[in-house]
Amino acid sequence: MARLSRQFYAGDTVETAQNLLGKYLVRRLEGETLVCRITETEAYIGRCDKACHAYNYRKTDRTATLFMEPGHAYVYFIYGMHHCLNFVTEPEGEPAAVLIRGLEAVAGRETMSCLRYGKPFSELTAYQRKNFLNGPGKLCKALALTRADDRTDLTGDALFVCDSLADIGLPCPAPVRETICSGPRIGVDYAEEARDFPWRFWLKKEA
DNA sequence: TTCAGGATGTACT
DNA sequence: GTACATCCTGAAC
Repeated sequence: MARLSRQFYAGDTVETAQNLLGKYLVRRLEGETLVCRITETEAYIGRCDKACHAYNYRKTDRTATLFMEPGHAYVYFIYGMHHCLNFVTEPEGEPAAVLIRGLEAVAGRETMSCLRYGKPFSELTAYQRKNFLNGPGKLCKALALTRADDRTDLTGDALFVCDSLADIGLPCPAPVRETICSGPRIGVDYAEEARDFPWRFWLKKEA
């Protein structure tokens, strides 16, 4: 199965956050394959970013994941009830990552709906369908990602990213014209000057 | 449609 | 004890 190599994650975090948009996240769960398109990301860089858990190279049991080789998953627990998925970037020893904030379901939608709401997609309200995977806590619930998945190697089989649906044997949809938008990150108002860094990126369909 | 408020547990001071 | 890279509900408009 073709997938993004460790090299893809090794470069600049802000560039990697943009490069991940439009790629496909693949999650293998008990024999089933869940596939989603990545639509929204944020960059976090410990070297210079007060919003990053590992700002100024602060290393604890939790943040040690960020210092690993690029191409690992950093999954942490927040607000007492949610998990967030990140991909570790930059060379080993540089704590940095891309947070995955938004996805579109491509395959396995029914399973994701049951994981998130405990019922099939057809029984969801319009509001629930519209807000299915548009937040970091939501997509972790739908993909059954928890701290047990922290440090997962993205070059393995359980969780990885690929360029094209053809890489995993699925038909490719017709291309859609989209542009990359950027703006300040969400929920980092405490981070002083770093709160205004335009390190949030998302895809917007052209009219 | 937007908005305020509460739920909840872990990491770190 | 405090803060937190969030989400849901219910009420007002």
